[in-house]
Amino acid sequence: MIDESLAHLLRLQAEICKTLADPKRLMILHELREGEKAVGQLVVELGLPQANVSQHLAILRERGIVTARREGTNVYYSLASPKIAEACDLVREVLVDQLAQNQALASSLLGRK
Amino acid sequence: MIDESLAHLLRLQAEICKTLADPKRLMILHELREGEKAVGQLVVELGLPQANVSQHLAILRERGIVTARREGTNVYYSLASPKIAEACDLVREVLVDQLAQNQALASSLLGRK
DNA sequence: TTATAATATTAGTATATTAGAATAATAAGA
DNA sequence: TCTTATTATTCTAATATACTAATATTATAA
Repeated sequence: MIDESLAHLLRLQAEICKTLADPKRLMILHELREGEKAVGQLVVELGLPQANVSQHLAILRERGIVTARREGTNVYYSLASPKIAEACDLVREVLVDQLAQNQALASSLLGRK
Repeated sequence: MIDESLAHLLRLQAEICKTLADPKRLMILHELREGEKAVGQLVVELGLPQANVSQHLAILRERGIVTARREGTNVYYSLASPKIAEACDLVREVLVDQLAQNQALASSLLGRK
């Protein structure tokens, strides 16, 4: 049984997951793990159109995943919380485990040890 | 800079996040933390149409988030890995932190201590 | 002010995701 | 085999998302 308050929490939780559910946003977060970066820097490093990077940053900002700081004409973005990175790491672990299992399965089907 | 192999990993990682990015699927995972459950059990506990529960289970299954075991006419689902639950917990922590911050902000704007 | 650099937003289009209804498939029992 | 219980799949309509191109905003400098 799931009461309304838990359901509400799960809806918000889904929002956060949705925000993390895009390869380009994950790339941005990956870059920001090295420290705060300006939009232009991200544009160069990711090789994406500026408008597109700004759009994704806006989504990350609205959901509170990153924070923005203006300095002159530059806007520097950084991770709002180290837990974001940790969560990404854990999802990555799940992924790596899956890949390892698939690998093992493939090997056994091919008769390798 | 992000090379192609990292980009590939991030695409897969986004897939997993996408799978976790739906309130109903999170409800299902929440229920499965108590142990394996049959589809009909989930249908009753979540109060959702059976077809819809099956659809979401199919998505979770395809992405390797849950595993299925048939016993007679029943199919029992369970979490594929405990790390899934951990990842959900961490995302939930991020959420709770955000809510706490908003709360603090609101209080300070209202002049409370 | 005008010009320039950096970033953000909007509009339009294409694609993807979700839910509901109907139906199919699978397994067990009469 | 026919029926019933349980679960899965397909199709469709509604909604949401992401991308590109164009334009707007913000801040600095000439």
